[in-house]
Amino acid sequence: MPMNAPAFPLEALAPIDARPDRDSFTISDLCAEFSVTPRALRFYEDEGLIGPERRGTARIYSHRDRARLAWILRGKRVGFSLAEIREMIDLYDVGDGRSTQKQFTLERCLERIELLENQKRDIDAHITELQQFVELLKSSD
Amino acid sequence: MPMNAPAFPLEALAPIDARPDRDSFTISDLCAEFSVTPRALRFYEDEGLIGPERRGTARIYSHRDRARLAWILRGKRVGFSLAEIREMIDLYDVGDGRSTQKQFTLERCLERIELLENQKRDIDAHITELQQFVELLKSSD
DNA sequence: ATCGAGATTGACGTTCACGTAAGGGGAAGG
DNA sequence: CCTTCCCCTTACGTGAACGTCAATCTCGAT
Repeated sequence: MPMNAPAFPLEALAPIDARPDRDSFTISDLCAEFSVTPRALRFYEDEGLIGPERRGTARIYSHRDRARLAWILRGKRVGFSLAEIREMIDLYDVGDGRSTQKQFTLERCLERIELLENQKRDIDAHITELQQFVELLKSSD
Repeated sequence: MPMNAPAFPLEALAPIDARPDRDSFTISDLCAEFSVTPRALRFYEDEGLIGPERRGTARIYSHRDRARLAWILRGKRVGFSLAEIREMIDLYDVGDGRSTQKQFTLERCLERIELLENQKRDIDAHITELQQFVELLKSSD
């Protein structure tokens, strides 16, 4: 959230609907849908987070690319850096690896889950604190 | 979260225990307790997030300062920028303001609460997705 | 008196996640 | 053919949040 942070950078994102109407998406399609800039998508590509096909030089995003983008953005919203997100993507991609690799992947996943649950606790604490303050404001008329 | 992000930047932080043994804290006391650097604390001070007393030139942190620091750090962990955190601190500090001000503050608080609840939804989605992947890993022996 | 540990203030450097020109290609419409 | 529009790449700039020296200062202990 650093960067050019607006007052309220996070918005609700529906669990992503399928869009069977379309077969592929342009960069501006996805930019419009997810409220990101082309620059951001190209940056994610440079960082190895996503790899759309090309028609000539133009990027063509598949449904899978679109879903992955949604996943990336949600990862960002819950506070992961792009490096961390790529790492997680890589974990997913070694699903066919050796057993020791799989064990490693599994442990990382469990760590992440614990991390996220700690974060939920932080958020709950913040929420209750804000709610108490709201009550205080309401009562002091 | 940016900056020199380690693999797992977030750690559980107990709801902060009172520490009635101490009467005040030095900068390195708080640094050790909260795992931050002196540079960070001085930076927060430059940004107006905290304002400890001085004994000569040295900073003396009170219990209130310590609690505020804990609050700041939790704010960071849930994804707020320092500017946003300071804004919230300012909101708390105008509890004696006029009615219109109070109304404004109240709306901002409610917005923030909604924001945090959206974030909780994102986190839940992420968790369930990771758990599904864990199950997949476990089952593919 | 001095010595080292820990405090201070600048001031410049760094990383992340893009923003922002600057310049150019290709298709479509008038 | 020229303009418009959308796409591309290259490259330098930027804001947030510190890191990292460097040069003091100060205070308790030897």
